[in-house]
Amino acid sequence: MGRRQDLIDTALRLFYEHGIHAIGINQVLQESGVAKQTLYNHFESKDSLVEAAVEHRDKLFFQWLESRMNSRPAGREALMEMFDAVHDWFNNRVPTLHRFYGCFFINTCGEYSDPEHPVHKRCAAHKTRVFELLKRHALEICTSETEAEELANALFLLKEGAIVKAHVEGDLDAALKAKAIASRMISPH
Amino acid sequence: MGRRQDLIDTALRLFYEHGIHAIGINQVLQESGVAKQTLYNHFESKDSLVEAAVEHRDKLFFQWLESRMNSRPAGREALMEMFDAVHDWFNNRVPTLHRFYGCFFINTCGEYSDPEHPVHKRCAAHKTRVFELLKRHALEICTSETEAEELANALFLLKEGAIVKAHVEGDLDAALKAKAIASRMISPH
DNA sequence: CCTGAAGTAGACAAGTCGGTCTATTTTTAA
DNA sequence: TTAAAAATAGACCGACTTGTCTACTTCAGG
Repeated sequence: MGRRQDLIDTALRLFYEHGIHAIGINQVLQESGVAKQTLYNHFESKDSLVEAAVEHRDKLFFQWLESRMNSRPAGREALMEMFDAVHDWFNNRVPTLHRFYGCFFINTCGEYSDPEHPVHKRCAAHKTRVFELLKRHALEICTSETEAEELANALFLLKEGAIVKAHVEGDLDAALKAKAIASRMISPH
Repeated sequence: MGRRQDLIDTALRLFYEHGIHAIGINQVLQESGVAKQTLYNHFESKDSLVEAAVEHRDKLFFQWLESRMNSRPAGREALMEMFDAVHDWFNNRVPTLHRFYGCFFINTCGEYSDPEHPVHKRCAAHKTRVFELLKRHALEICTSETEAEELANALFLLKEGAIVKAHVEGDLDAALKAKAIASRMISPH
């Protein structure tokens, strides 16, 4: 597996559960069983490890979501599948993503508020990537670019809102409620 | 004003901008010009100051939002006003709420993931309070309790989504886009 | 004027922070 | 087999963490 990846995995798990500033480098080392010097051979600072963890989470999450959506026909069905996917995530049925503690990127931006900070930028890039994924599927069922953009935006907001509601209020059905709203928006009766 | 409130104001400002675990008690003391012993006369620990800060932000934010919505006729117009209000917030036109760094309660739950932690609970209570405010207005324009609940929920998700998009991606028009979607949902054409 | 409460400055404690360094052992490849 | 590379344990650094303690000052009310 490699020590570098051990460090990233452990750091991500701890950062995600407790927040980044609450976790010290020594705790990452202890729980990963890696020596301190080894960490500083692979990363030049804690911040650099943080960046790697965010990048890893981006890959992890995006690939999971994309493959879930690709398991259904492009367009409406794939977009609906997104809500089922995050519903599984909220209810801890996706081991790859660890236990659900809200969105790691939202949480991280709460600790790195400066939009010019590299960590914040990576979080923003992740969200933009997910948005583009939605838009790609929205284009399948919309008659214009702007209409697809608007639909993707609506679904995106519903999804982000559901993540927040699930985490802050502990509403484990938030994704299903969001799906019901989205469903009405896509196929107007 | 009172030293206690000075401490809460300063702590809230710093916590909101940088996150709670990134701010030390000494920085709060220095920027508020209060002596350390005075802090520990009013609060038994940092955590207790954190709770007070969250509680203060709850009052500050809720009273502001409620008064903005009350400035318009109950029901549809008040609900639309909510989006204009948060739009002003995103664009730093509400000095009371400080510069916009996302939602303090969402950010704070990112640092206190345990739903049983008193700080997390207070954040959840805030969100629930806002939801009830929306529901009260939704009842004005809905024909049933469940319909109102669903409308309030949809508007709530859109609002939370907009907060996230505005903060993480720096989309300063997120509130207006959410409003447009909400508008279509309230008065179906 | 005096007393008591409230606030101040700052030393101090015990521990943690990110990070460097050394010395040793393990692993890998030629 | 041997030499280089990688990883190890752990001491060490200065700065910072929350929180306590002491001694001094400010201020308000009777």
